[in-house]
Amino acid sequence: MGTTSDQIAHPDRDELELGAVLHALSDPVRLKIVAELAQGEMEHTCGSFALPVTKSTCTHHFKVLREAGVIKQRQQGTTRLNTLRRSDLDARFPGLLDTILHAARTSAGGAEEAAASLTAVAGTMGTSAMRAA
Amino acid sequence: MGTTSDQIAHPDRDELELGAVLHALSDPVRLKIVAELAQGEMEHTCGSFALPVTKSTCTHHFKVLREAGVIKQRQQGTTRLNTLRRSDLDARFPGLLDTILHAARTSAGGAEEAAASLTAVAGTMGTSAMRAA
DNA sequence: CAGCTAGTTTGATGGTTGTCGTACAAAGCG
DNA sequence: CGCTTTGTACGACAACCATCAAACTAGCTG
Repeated sequence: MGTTSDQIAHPDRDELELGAVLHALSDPVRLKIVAELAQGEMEHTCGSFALPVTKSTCTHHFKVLREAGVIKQRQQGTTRLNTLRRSDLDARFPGLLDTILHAARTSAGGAEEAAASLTAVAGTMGTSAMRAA
Repeated sequence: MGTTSDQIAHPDRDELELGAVLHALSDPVRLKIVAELAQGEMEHTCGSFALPVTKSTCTHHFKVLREAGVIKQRQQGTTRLNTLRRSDLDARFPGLLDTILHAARTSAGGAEEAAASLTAVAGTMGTSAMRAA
């Protein structure tokens, strides 16, 4: 492992698999990560997410997302900066990310959100207004 | 159990969970089932699919799809008729099914389908966009 | 340098999943 | 009535997965 040029392994755009992406997004923790990553184009560190899991689990989830091609990870110092691979995803699976993100936004949380879901569907588009303060 | 009045259990429309749907669709066998089910609105028997698994596995996959709310199963004689719950899915997760189906169509099979993918993308877009009206 | 911070690696664990084979049940056909 | 067809139920099993704790690495900082 002496190679200092150790770039973290990311799948190529043509290598993206639908099954892997769907599986990556089927976990609530990972879906939350992606949802948070989707609002704003900036880079997020792993620690900037309020996830209900330990660091090791966090590492695992980010790895799954990265290997599925959903996110890109870039090392900077001790921190790892994560970005959504939106353009690659959109190029390969047009509309998939937005649709899932939208569905997650309108149906996340519990099961009694029917009313809120409806309003959200009708009113919210693209820009995220929900931010836990 | 043996109760003959056993209506097969299906989740209600408001009960559909995004994670469960994504997970159900993340398996290649199940994705193929759904894709085959999606072309034409008719009912398919379980045996009408050319699946590379045994009957028991088939039963399992159909059960997963049913419990995720993706398909509806109706008993008729010894056969079980399966239909896609397209309206329920569309109502709860607008565009999700079409987008995934489209992505599956353009990237399924092998890995060398770039040309077919391009044509399909150019031609069939439009249904998966968000509906504002 | 010592300590802190951010995150990985390893190993373990309990749960889930996809797969199968065999046994079973019900409907229909000879 | 028996046999075939269509599919389920029941274990069983290997693989995988999400999770954690503990040990570790590598930058940054006082």
